[in-house]
Amino acid sequence: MRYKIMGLTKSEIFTEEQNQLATLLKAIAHPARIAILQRIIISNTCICGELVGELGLAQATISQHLKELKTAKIIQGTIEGVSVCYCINPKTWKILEEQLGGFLGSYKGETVCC
Amino acid sequence: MRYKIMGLTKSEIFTEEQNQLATLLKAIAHPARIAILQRIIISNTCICGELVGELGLAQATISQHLKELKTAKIIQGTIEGVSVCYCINPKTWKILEEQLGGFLGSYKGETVCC
DNA sequence: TAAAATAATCGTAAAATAACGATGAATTGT
DNA sequence: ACAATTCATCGTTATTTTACGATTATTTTA
Repeated sequence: MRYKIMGLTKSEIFTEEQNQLATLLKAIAHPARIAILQRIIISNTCICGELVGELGLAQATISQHLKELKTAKIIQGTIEGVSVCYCINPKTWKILEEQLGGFLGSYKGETVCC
Repeated sequence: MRYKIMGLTKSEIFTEEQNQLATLLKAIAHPARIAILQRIIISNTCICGELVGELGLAQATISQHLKELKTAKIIQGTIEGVSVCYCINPKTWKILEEQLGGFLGSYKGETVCC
């Protein structure tokens, strides 16, 4: 029996830029991941264990959030002995700033209708 | 029998700003909704039916995306006869620009680690 | 008043997301 | 070598998201 494709984003009908921006935003669009990124930016270094103490989430959950940010290339990490150091991926951050800046800036607030 | 709360974002452990920004980003973080917003910005007016022809999605799907954008107060709409006119909500757009600008701008790209 | 047009809503299905306990792998210290 | 530490991964569960057909509500137009 053939099934319909439901619950699946039809990314093939959108532009590369639309898909890329959506993917990046999706990766950031969670309070825990925003908190994690803020923490990384402030300390300019970050160990998973510290976050477990600071945020009120289980270690497995935080590790999962970090993985998502890493998959989206928003952060990058290297192993430092027994712990792992994560930091912002400058390239992706720049792409995000540019893409988002262009998108948000395209609205000039003329408010002709409504 | 008592169930554990799973698959539910624990928004109570985050700040108001973190939750607000996450909610706004989530509403935008879909290629269809990005496309819809771009279309609204360009024409500075927008009728659902036109989008149905332009994007390759069903009318019900687009109506649902529009509803999400409206719920997040990113767009606002008024009934114009038989069709509906949606446009950007300037206030929310401004909040988004400010919050996001502050967030993205807080990273200066020093890259000490990794 | 009836037909057409248009968008919202309902119901449903499939997939993704968020969370956590348990377990596993790797490294450091003893 | 063995224990402790630390993070990743697995398995599971509940909820949310994405999509669409069908139906409904409303408003024009004929």
